[in-house]
Amino acid sequence: MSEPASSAVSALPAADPARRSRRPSGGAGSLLEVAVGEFNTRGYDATSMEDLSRAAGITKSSFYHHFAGKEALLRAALERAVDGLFSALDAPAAHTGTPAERLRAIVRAQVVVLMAELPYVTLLLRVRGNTETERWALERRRTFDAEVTRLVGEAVDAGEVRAGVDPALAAKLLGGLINSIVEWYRPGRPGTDTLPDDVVAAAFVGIIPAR
Amino acid sequence: MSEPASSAVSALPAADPARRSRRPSGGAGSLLEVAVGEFNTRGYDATSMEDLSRAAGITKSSFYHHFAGKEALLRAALERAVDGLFSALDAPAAHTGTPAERLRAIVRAQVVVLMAELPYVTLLLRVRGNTETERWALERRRTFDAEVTRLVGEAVDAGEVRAGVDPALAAKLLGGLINSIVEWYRPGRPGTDTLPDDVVAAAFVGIIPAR
DNA sequence: TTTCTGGCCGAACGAACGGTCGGTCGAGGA
DNA sequence: TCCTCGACCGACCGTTCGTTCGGCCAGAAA
Repeated sequence: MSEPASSAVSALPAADPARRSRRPSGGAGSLLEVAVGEFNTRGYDATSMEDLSRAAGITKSSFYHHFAGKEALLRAALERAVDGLFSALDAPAAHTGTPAERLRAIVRAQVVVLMAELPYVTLLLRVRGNTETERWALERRRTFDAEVTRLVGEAVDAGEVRAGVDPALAAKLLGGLINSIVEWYRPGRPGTDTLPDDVVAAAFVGIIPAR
Repeated sequence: MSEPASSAVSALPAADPARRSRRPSGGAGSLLEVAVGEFNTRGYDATSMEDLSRAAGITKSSFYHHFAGKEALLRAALERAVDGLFSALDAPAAHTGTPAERLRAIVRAQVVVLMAELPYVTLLLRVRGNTETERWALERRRTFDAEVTRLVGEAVDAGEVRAGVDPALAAKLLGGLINSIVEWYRPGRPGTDTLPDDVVAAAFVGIIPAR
């Protein structure tokens, strides 16, 4: 029973072919989904394990059968968000064309990931660094942001951008613009399909461009 | 566990014989400042009253001499932030000129307030709505955002803005751009004095405007 | 059938929480 | 000198926290 606590819990929601476990809870993946939802509405620290188990329809102790603890839950969620974020950098379009074209592609991809993985990215953007897990997530975010900053610098150096743009400032404002979407975007609302391109336009020609 | 007061242990007075001279904590205002700082680094829920009193240099019970409780502390901080925010709407420049000019003035003023009241605004932007106090703050923010949305709509109707701009979306992105400043801005760093105008430019001509 | 096992549960643990209480202390006014 | 009063403190309260433990139960394996 005593698991080595060194390694975090289950890495991924493993593919589960035609398995028939007719049990109430839908497995670790579904529990994670429920937990992240609660974390996002109440905040991580304000959410108790009892809140989580109530939302999942099982008892507190049952929750510990699937996850080593509250922080393991957070870790699993943050890993998913970080993986999604970095996948925006790995896309082919992020490596072809001029710096400005690549930047456009990355901005767009980041918005798409944010929309697809909304709850997980939301959680990631709210970590404060209280635990080792949170500090790890913060450090991954910094790495991502540094990459974007580097690309903005390339676009400036290539003369593709209006003079006087500070790459560090532009990257921060760009990140802020994109990340703020989690505060109001909800799937299925009108305007969802055009949002990525709208954000790209806002970043490159302005949120409120003059006529 | 009742210990007789006449116990011969008497390790009590030896600790602070000469210390007992005028130990000011700086008053309620200074305590609020300290508390908001702790709230922002750790998060409100993750900050205990003992954390606060340790940071302030007094005991937990002394803290209750100045504030009714943890939530009263939060309330005082949020009121200061909300007052600052709305002062950006009350400035004379927010009521003169075309809609786009007024919008420019408000954006700029909002950035100035955010920089001046950084810790308080930071706290306001992280409120989740767990208590009545937090819900009040959320509602004030919504009122403010609605006002900005209305003004963007006016600018669009006046034909001052490129066609195809959705006022609701623009207002949300605008707010996101401005509010994200609290994530990285720290007073006294280079670029501080040009930041308000840089943000205005980013909103109206783009964060990464083409050459 | 019996055994094993994964999912689940009720009860309880020690620790930490926000908050209360009955005071002590020192400066200032009468 | 005595008294008041605001700032401060140590000890403690009841509650809730994350976590643990022993055991129940149904289906798969033997």
